[in-house]
Amino acid sequence: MSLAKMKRTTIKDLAEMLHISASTVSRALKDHPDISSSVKRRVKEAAETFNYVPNDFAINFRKKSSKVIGLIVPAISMFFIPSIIKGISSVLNKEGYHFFILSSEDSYEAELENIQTCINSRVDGILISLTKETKDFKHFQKIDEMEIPVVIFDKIIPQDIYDSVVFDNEKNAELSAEKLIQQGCQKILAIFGDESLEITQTRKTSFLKKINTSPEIQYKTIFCESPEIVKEQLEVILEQESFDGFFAMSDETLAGLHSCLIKRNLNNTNIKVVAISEGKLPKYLDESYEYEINDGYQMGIIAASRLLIIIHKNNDDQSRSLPKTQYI
Amino acid sequence: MSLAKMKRTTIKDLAEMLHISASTVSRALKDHPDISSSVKRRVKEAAETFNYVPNDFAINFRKKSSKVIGLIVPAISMFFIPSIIKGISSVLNKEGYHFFILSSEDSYEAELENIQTCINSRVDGILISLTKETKDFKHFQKIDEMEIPVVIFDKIIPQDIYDSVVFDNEKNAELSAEKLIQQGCQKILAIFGDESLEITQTRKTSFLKKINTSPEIQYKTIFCESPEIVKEQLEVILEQESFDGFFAMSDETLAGLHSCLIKRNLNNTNIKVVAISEGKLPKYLDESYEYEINDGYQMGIIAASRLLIIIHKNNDDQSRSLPKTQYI
DNA sequence: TTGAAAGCGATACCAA
DNA sequence: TTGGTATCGCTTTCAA
Repeated sequence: MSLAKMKRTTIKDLAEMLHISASTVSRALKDHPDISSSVKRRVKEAAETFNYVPNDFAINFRKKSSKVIGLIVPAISMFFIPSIIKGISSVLNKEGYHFFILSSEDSYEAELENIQTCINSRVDGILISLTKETKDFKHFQKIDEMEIPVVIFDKIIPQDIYDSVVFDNEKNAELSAEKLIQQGCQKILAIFGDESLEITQTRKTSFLKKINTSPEIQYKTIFCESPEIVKEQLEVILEQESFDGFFAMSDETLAGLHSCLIKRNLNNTNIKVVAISEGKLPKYLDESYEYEINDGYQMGIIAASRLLIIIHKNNDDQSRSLPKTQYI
Repeated sequence: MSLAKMKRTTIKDLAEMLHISASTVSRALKDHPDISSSVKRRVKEAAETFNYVPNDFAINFRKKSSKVIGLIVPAISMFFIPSIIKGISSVLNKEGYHFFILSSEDSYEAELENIQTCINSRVDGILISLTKETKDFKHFQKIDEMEIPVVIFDKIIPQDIYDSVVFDNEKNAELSAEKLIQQGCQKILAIFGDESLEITQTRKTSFLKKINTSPEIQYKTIFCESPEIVKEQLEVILEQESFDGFFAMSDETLAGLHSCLIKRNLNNTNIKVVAISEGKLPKYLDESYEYEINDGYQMGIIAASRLLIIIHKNNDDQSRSLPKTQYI
């Protein structure tokens, strides 16, 4: 028997010791108005003395609620994820919820498994950001059948069945383009993330639309799945061409861009770097970089709050007021 | 009633439908050798058809084990934490364990609360990295009383009661110093983290001991709790003095140092930067930075594995082979 | 090879 | 104001 399984004081133990019933102990412990104050006092003393700790398992089991949320992310990276975790924590912990983190390692298969894991663990809800391989919601079938509340955030595929929270990618990409234009950049390199992601396409479309309003500006676009690939590609490109403006659609692409600029000693020249960022990284890389903020902490807060609303909402509810897809 | 609480198929349901007993269903489901293959087939078919999902809660409740680990960290940052999480995940998920993350927000009070939360949640074990405020183990009393397996990692205070996993800070600091000496640096600025942390003191002592073997080298040391404070302090210092070598004891301090060097256009000069790092960040900042690796992923793996060993070990075990404090 | 029954810890209903 | 009892879903003896 493992150490953790050692016997702990239970309500029944307390009841026997005090020669009263378990029901009375249970009620005394939670200050039920029916119970006399003298009994309450005795019970609480005993609980204290014998290190009574309520067994959340038994409680949740009885109440058929786990107070646990499953957080499924496409990958665990230093970009974005820590902020998301902080945001989600701040909401859930306050409400007595916990959450598991499951990483899909950029694989649809793993995402499916993670969903199954959540179901097996009887989570009360799921917060999920989709992998780049995820193109449909077939694997959400089980979630539907089990009627598990779910909120999709950040990496989504457009639909209006599930509640979603996303950044206003169009706006941020447009504002970024605007900044480069205002700076008078003539030749821009725009670096995007994985081409198969919805957020990439949205940012690309919006960015280019804005750039194209200034026909005199030349630009080039590349798609890179990681900072390392950004570096690889830039090594080649910057050998042949030069640019006076750079756009990075994320912290990841910005990281790759930065190390490349450093290597070629291009920082502190008159080039302009604009990015969409979670907010922390640019300050560490180079304070002269400008960026539009995609606040991961905020998104965590909003996604988690929204999930809790769904969880606590009755079936016969007063129709939802929020749009299925929420932009922040 | 929340959606998540909808009725799910249970073993009893299956038993009634098939006109057999619950025990038989339970055994059939887990391929118990006693059960005839025909019954197994029928049971499994029915389980499939009616979307039977074993209730992990009931199972854990019965077995008195939660299969949940509590991970308590001093703070959730983009440095180190993501790697730790990945390492821990890779070990625990494989073994059917989950974990929740609790952040102590650099506060002893919060750390105490987090420990209590773990106890209430009946975790099977605790992985903890201590806050800078933590100077003793008074708040571990409950852990002791409940006999909950615990492994302390990275941020520790020296003791030999609890199992601990730490980096070989002495070695890494010494190697870093060696690198700067070998490069012929004459004037070094050494940047350390929070002065009250054991890892800071160990790294400082070891670094300086090595540096002092070359009496001709001048050096200055500073202590900074965050990248932002590094930047603040460096702004002042670099205004008055210049250095040809820098040591950063962590990714956090390195981040602050880097942005300062960039701002003052000191990169790509003949200064030398050496750090102790989790391994990812220096590549994004500046590939010319050298570093000793403190591999967070590896530490996560080792700490989690060690915890599982404790959890599964019998009370009457064959005395431990590992030292209480393990260096990696 | 299968079934009946007890029990994990807490709660809530019904009686008293 | 208190006690007795059934119950949540599953596992595990003990019997048959």
